[in-house]
Amino acid sequence: MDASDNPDSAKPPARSPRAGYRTTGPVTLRTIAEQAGVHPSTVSRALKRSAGGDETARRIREIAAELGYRPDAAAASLRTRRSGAVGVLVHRLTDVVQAILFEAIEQTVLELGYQAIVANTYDDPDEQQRRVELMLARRVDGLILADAHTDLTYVDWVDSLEIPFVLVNRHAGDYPSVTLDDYLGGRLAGSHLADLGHSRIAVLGGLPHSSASTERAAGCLNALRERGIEVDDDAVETTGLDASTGREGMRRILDRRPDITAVFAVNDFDALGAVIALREGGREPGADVAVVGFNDVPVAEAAQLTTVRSPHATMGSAATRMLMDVIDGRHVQSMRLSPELIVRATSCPPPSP
Amino acid sequence: MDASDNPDSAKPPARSPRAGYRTTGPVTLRTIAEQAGVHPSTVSRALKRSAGGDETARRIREIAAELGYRPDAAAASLRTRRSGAVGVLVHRLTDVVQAILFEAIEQTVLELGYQAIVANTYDDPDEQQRRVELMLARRVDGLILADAHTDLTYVDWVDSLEIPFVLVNRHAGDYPSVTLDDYLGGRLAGSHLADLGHSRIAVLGGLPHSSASTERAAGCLNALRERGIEVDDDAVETTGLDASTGREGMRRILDRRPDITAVFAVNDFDALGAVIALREGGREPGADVAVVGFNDVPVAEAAQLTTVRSPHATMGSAATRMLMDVIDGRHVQSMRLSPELIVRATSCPPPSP
DNA sequence: ATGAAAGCGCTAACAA
DNA sequence: TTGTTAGCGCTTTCAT
Repeated sequence: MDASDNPDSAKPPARSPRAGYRTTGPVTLRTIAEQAGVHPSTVSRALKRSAGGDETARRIREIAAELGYRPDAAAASLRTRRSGAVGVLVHRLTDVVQAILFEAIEQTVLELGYQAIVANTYDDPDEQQRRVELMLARRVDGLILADAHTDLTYVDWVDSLEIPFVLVNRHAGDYPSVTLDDYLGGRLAGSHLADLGHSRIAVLGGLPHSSASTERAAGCLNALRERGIEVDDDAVETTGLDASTGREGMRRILDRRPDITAVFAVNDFDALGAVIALREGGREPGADVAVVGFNDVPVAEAAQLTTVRSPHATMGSAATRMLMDVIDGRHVQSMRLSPELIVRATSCPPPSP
Repeated sequence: MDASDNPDSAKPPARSPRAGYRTTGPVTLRTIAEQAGVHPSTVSRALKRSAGGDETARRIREIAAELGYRPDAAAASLRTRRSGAVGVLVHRLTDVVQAILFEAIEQTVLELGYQAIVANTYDDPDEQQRRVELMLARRVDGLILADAHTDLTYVDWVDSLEIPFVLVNRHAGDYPSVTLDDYLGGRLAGSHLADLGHSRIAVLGGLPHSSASTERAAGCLNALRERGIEVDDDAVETTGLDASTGREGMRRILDRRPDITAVFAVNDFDALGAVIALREGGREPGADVAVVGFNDVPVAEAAQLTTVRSPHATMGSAATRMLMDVIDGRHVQSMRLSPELIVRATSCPPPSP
């Protein structure tokens, strides 16, 4: 583990001759062609189909491997007009939901022989534009936007660029998208709380520009209304995506409405923040107050949080395949996946008076 | 929000003539040169220095903007042998620490006129190699590895590639790195628990191949030993990076050692998992049992978790600058940043017998 | 099946 | 300052 057995480790990177065939400089098709005594174009063809072929092809591939040949993506891209890369724009990767989405997208994209390039836009329109421009400069073959706003300025602009793209996680307009049925998810949460017998319910509503947030809240509110339960405006707060905003929002609601017996947060981190604020206020979630979150992020199970599960990995890979269809000019149709209610220990009936 | 006011939104991407100068096909330097009546190389030069210049340069930039010119990064890269991209390899982005690091790296890299490309390797050697190879195919100008293993196979191999690289978050061998002084951080945690009066302490030790995990645990153990406090092997568990592994590890320790009065976890999510396991075991963290985590991730404050703060954003941007130094052939020296103990509500003395 | 030749868009000599 | 020329490494006609 000490570096003393590795005396070269501190040396700065420097060009130096290597063993084997290699003499100097980078290995290109021409290098291989010279070694093999054939034309570069023959090497190109032999390397294209990675298996099979005749005697010559096999020899060429052997030499290429021996020399440590690495195809130059830039050169290929320049020639073919395809970069083999797709751009992914997310709100921000410190939001674990976006990170899960990206991991799924990356994996699917790799399976299909592409590479994924991700950019954080922080939901800021200037940053969205800047990052899309950079993606275009890299000549990505398509774009997956996880950061669409319900306001169409952004997505309409991307559409005008005439680059293939799909939306994921949030929908906007009727551009092709893969999303959860967030409205239904909100309904599941609202119905669950109503079934438990609650009637004084608080809502932590998330980001106003995100279809995911607004539809979850709307679904919950409508499901409650159908049961004759009204959620007053002073029991609703908009929040961000982390526990601190959820905690603060919950505190404000508790100040105004100490009588509430249940909370629905449109994402799990806000729900965890609410759990903390409730404990600070002397109430035990799952005993005195019911809490329902949304997403079923990894920490939710450990926290025993009732939540609405969203199949983020499935969404990511479905969006990737949909993008490939758009790239290939096939017809695509937006998908809405189904949410699932996961009941855990933070569910409880209202305390008996 | 409905698409009826946006009848074009559903149409598949298709080449179509646009307004203004543009006639057909993509806009290249030649297109602009023809419009301006100059040679393409003149356009290239005029566009390079984005401000100032004479009359001609100004006119050229105007035309470029009007035509919506987007430089082709692949073509420039092919010519200059520099891609303007740096590769970032992380354990996985769903680990919020890695996501924070990447956000900082991305931002710094953008300020310096580069673009960042990130890859999840899941700490798997095969994946590490595969993703580095893909980075090389993209001809990245340098690599930032956040997923180094203490076993040197991986980093030695990267070194043999003769591409500039630095390590961040974990160090290995004596390759240039920006890390926290994890050992000292562990000592802070251990000393804190000893100061509170604890002597029966459990440790959740993280990933064995990560210098960050092992040194944090070692620092804690050594600080305790110096005070005459031994941590028995049956009070130690290795864990992953999320709350569920922390919860399980804590449960196993509680089964064997119900007498422990304090826990140190080498990362906050394991600590949160421990908090949950303790509550399930009928003990209140911060009252019956002290819990100390590590990293000070965003949720830690909301959870009132005592922890050791690591300046991840600073680490990310320092590593980026260090990489630039390596790329430019300047001498660099590894950095170790200082941890800071953040005392919150999960700190408490042992219960009086 | 292989070779020859051209060219993707850009930049960096060099020349004027 | 501007134009000329050449070429980065690759793919893809076309001809053999």
